[in-house]
Amino acid sequence: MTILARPSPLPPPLNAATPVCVPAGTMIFEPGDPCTQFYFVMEGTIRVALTTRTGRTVTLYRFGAGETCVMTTSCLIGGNKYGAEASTETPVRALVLTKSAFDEAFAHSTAFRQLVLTAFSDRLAQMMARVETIAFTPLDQRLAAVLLERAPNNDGAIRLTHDDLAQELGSAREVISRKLAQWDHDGLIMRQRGSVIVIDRAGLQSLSRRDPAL
Amino acid sequence: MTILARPSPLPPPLNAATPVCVPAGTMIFEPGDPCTQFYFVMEGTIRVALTTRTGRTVTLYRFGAGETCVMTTSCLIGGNKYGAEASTETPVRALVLTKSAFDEAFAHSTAFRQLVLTAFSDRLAQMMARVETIAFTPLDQRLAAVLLERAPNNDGAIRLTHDDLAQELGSAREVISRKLAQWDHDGLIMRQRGSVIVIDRAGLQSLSRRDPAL
DNA sequence: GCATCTTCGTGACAAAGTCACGGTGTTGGC
DNA sequence: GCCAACACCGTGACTTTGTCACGAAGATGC
Repeated sequence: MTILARPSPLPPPLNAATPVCVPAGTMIFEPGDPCTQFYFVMEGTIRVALTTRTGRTVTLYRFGAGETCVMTTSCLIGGNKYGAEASTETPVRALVLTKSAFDEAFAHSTAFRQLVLTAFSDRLAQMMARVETIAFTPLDQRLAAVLLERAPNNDGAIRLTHDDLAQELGSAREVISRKLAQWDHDGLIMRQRGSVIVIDRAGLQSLSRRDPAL
Repeated sequence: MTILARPSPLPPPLNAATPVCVPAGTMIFEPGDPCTQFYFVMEGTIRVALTTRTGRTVTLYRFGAGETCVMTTSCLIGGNKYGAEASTETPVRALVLTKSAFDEAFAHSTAFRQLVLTAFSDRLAQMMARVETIAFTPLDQRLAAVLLERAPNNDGAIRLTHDDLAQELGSAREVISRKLAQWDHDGLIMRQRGSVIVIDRAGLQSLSRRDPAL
């Protein structure tokens, strides 16, 4: 999934926003944090995830260039605290608005409101789709889909540990390890310490698309 | 979960909305339907759910008196079609706004905007919580929670089939049947054709609350 | 009173998650 | 270079959950 900056001009309030740069792997917010700022990403990606007390984690969504964080929008509008955690996956360049600047812009700029609300709307739909996927889609398909999504077209190397993949899908490391071992044996992928190499793209695609009882 | 009508006065546009009454079990919208109306429920509850091609179903959320349907709001704002299905669980009395009346009200009434957006915000948070629950919470706990939620305090009778419960939780009928058989044997509940009777509320509560490895 | 439908029980199996343990590469002192 | 600490992965044994197939009982309508 490559996200490109939208070429459309930014609505007025964002032109006046302060640009910031954040290195990769930085925690942006955690559950319980108060919400004081609004972000508009220019470059890079941020991952929003949930973690249970038992330490299990699942990715809720990620957002990148030209996108905003709905969890932030939601908290700003509702006045509540963060209920998930977010961290940068790559170096991120973003525009930042204070809460008051956000309120001001949201109340008066139609373009800004449109920007924020469509993001809100899109993400809610995506969230519902995620519920369906997690509830009903077999792990093979979800794992195959993630591998394809993350694999660059050329050499197919993905720098993610089995644990990373498990956290992406809300599964367990052992389960991922076993699937990958099987796929390695079947010639679909190759395993290396800290990374997976996609060999048979078409094979994974047929796995990921397989409609459960069409 | 008893939902009471909020006593606060309705924002202007809703005073002018047309009231409608819908019998129980009516389909409100289905996936693919265009979104042409906005609902504000005065009485009764509506359930929004997802169904796969294989026929498995899971409840996304329900809304009742004083609430609005976020999926509708999302579609109205984003201009896309419905991605889930909704039907009345009880007779419903609601106020209806056309799309244009909604747009008009949303653009000009701060109170209406606030009403819609806080609902939006609340539901998004709830949706994320749902992802976590489905991904990580064991079925016993979720089932126990549903039984408690649905059981009136006095006689504890719940008029739901095992299949209904499975669809509520996104599980399978057989699984629910087995859990209930076990709990019946343990004296927590009693089974009857088409209904479940809660016997030991405290027992179910301790099941539903049990923190996985606190 | 009989066909039909809904609801539920059950056994056998597959998929996924849990727990416990050990093995092997990597890294950073010393 | 050597060793301890750590991250990453493999694996067996087990539990939970989902799937498939079938049949038995209650309900309903004619």
